[in-house]
Amino acid sequence: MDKLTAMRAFMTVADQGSFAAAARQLGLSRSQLNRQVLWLEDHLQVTLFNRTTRRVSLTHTGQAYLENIVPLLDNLHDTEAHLQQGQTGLRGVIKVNAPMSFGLSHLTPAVLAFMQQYPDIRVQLELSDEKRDPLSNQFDVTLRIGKPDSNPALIEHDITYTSRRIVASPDFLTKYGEPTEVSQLATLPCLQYGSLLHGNYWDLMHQRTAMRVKINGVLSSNNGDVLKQAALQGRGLALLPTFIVGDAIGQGTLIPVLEAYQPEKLLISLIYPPNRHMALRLSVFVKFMQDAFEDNDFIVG
Amino acid sequence: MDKLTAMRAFMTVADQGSFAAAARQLGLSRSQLNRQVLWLEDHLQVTLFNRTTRRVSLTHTGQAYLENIVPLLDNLHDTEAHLQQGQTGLRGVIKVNAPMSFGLSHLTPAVLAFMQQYPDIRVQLELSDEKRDPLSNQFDVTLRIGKPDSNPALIEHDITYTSRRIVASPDFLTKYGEPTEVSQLATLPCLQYGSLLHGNYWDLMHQRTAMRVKINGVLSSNNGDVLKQAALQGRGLALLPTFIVGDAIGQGTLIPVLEAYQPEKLLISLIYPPNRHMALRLSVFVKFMQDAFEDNDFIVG
DNA sequence: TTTTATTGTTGTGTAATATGCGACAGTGTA
DNA sequence: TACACTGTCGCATATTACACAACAATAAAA
Repeated sequence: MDKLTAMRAFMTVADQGSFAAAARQLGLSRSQLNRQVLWLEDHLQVTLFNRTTRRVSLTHTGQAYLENIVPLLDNLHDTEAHLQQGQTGLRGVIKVNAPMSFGLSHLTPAVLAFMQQYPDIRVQLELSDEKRDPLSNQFDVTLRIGKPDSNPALIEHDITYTSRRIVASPDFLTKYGEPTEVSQLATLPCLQYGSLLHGNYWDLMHQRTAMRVKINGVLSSNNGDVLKQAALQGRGLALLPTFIVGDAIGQGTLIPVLEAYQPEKLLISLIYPPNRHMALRLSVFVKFMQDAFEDNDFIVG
Repeated sequence: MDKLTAMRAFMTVADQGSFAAAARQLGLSRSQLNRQVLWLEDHLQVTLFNRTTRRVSLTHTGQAYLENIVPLLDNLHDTEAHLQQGQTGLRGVIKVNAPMSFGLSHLTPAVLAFMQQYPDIRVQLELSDEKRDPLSNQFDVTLRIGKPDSNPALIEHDITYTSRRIVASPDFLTKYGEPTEVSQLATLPCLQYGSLLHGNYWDLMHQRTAMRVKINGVLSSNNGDVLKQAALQGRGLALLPTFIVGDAIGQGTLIPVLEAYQPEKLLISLIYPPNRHMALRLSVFVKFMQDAFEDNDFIVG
């Protein structure tokens, strides 16, 4: 027996002062209503109503019970309503996880625009370069750059891509001359993403075929902005995604070279748990981000 | 589906962090537990858990829901526990209805003694001479003097009786002489209970046969104490129950006369609705009152 | 006073559903 | 790689919720 149903039955009977009237109001038979209240009384080991065949009135105990549960059920109803509003309405919280560089430079302005359009949706943006488990950390969406380790338990939604370029400062090119062959990378100073331990090479594409090119790595970092600053100071050639160096390329402070040898584009995607009931604010967020990054390769100017 | 069951299922899964562990704790199968949580999610149109086949973690929404319903269910549990304690324990409220005279003179001291013995039981004593409906006014017990209109919907518990006497003050008897025959009542001034309109006679018993005797009613009242005061002042003969004039008889300020002609004794009884689950404090109260009034006819001294 | 309609309650048959079992694919561990 | 264990789903069955009808009690109407 559903206790909440029984409690609702009890409340309407108390309100109407009659089983028959309550049954009509609730749209079920008198017998069932009677049984529900009887079950409740048996369950509580308490008599809730004084019954005549003609009139029912609350017991002293019943009165106390009623006064206790009415605000309780109201609270429950409010909670659920609030929950559903957060689900179907454009309000609530979205917890986002994204890498540091991309988050600061590109995601933040997009999020600010999003918040302007949907003022009742709050965004909780956590930037970190460590890969976190999107499930156990209760993130609603996680932004990943490059193919993630495909997890079948997660939905992956590609929103845009970033290409990567080999760039150098004008000073550098004046000093060393613009390289024309990839073999020159083995001697020219190169700024490398990741650890030096993981190999001294770049994976490039030339005429749709992949190739691994030896480089002369002089500085490595797991942060692209570090390499960008080094490249701006003319310290070497850097292979960086356009979302980091796009603005510098647009302003001419960094010059792309060896454009026939570009590495694979990196997909930028949002991943999130497959929710049977997806909150509206989430799909709106995903759609908004897809539109915001629509097919510009972060090359500004 | 019982929503409360589903909520409890949800809570244990959230607590244990696993469906299987929660199933073991609740003592039912994983499938059913899964279905209950699924039903709850469908009902709320919300995803509560992020599931891997190996690990479950609360959704952002699920966390909010959990935080909302935990205190709610606690409150419900407390309410029911409190209710049951009031049912099985010696605490709570007893609402009593009794006639004015008897209530003031005899019930009140008994109730005070009762409260001393059961300090956690509160008594709400309403005195009134209008006959009230014991059901619709939420009285737990009603004290009635004389055979009530037997109502099959009510339980009647006789606790004692009161006999009635014809009394007069010594002054009166000195002035008019002590009557020896009931026929004298037709001329001597009589103080009558009830309305004069309802007949100018008393119903008496003589050698186990009922007889109706004509009287000379000079004052009538629906309050016995009024008649008692009049009798004390020597205004006439009064037919009054011993619970009103018992003390005066004991002190000798009122003298019973015509003792061979006594009216029927009046039963004093407690009536209350037939509760399928009778509160312990109620049966204790009834028992206490029965002991308190045990077989003394209110004649003091 | 009798009549009548309505009440709360109880038995009965049926439709709905709650539960356990077994199987499956996925997943962390040895 | 093997293995134990997880969450989920289909299936059979036991349980239960529900409406209908019948009953005695009762308040209002005639």
